Amino acid sequence: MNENNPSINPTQVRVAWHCTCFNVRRASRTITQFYDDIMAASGIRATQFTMLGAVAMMGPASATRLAEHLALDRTTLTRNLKVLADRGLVEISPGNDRRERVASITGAGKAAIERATPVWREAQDRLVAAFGEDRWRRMIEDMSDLAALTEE
Amino acid sequence: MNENNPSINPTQVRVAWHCTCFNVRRASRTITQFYDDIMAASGIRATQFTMLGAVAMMGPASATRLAEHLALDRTTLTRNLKVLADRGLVEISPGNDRRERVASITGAGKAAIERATPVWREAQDRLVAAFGEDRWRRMIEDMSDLAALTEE
DNA sequence: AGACGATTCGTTCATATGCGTGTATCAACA
DNA sequence: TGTTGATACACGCATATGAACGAATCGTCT
Repeated sequence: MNENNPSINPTQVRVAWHCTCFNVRRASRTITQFYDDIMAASGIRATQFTMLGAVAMMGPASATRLAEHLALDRTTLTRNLKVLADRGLVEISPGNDRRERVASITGAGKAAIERATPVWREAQDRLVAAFGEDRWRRMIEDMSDLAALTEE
Repeated sequence: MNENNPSINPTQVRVAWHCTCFNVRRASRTITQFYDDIMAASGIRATQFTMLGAVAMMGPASATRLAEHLALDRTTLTRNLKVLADRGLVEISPGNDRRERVASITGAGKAAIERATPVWREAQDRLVAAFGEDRWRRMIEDMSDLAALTEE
């Protein structure tokens, strides 16, 4: 293999390439890039598109509730939301429970979703077409089940 | 659904939950957490385990070569390596080509791999057992193919 | 030898991710 | 009514991720 480093055994090679965590993270990187490249013109990244959609869907919702919904750490969600709030796409306001801070979509946020949805769909369609629709559908279910399995 | 926000149509709901990028990122988060929780005692995270394995496998290798190997941005890889270098697990030294800086595994790095491998295996085995071996194997292939498909 | 395009890298900026700690608020109970 | 455990959050620390810009080096061609 590599005459500079003869001490590596084949077992280690198998470990590296069969690691579920490595595989899912690598796929996460390349797929995110794939979506972001296509969606770049809209000014909305794939991750932000997801966040906007969640806020729009769940109405005024607390950080904790949104975080649970997305299987995302609460503090991560707060900071991701702040990026969108700074751009005026979502609004953060105090809730009835004064501990809570609820997020809601703004007019600009709705407009951003409208603007980004066609390019998101283009990315999604391209990927599904290249991968095969049946296989893709199966894999989405696999990934969803795997997330549910490893959550908590 | 949500009487506070009647304007969301069902299409947006489908968009949010069928997005490949969202699904793979969510799985990436929960699976990384699953591995990290089990591997915590070893002091090596799943991502770092992967990096160490790659350096050990590929011998003294340049940042660019390692990055291509892992489908990782070059600058990201450099910084991830630095964390390991600061802990003495890998060594960064100038290559023959004076533009290059090559990384190689150290004795402490090998020891860390030895120490972390059993707990990594425990995480991997638990996940495979819970998900089903045949289904798991199929999904690893799917994720690998999908990464290849979306790379570049 | 000198010029020039290509390669390899470092640095800075911005986002994404989770943990630990501390604070404010709430709800329920003595 | 005061105490107390639980809940919701902000902030700081550390890692993970990629883009843009620029510097150093290499190989080649004149």
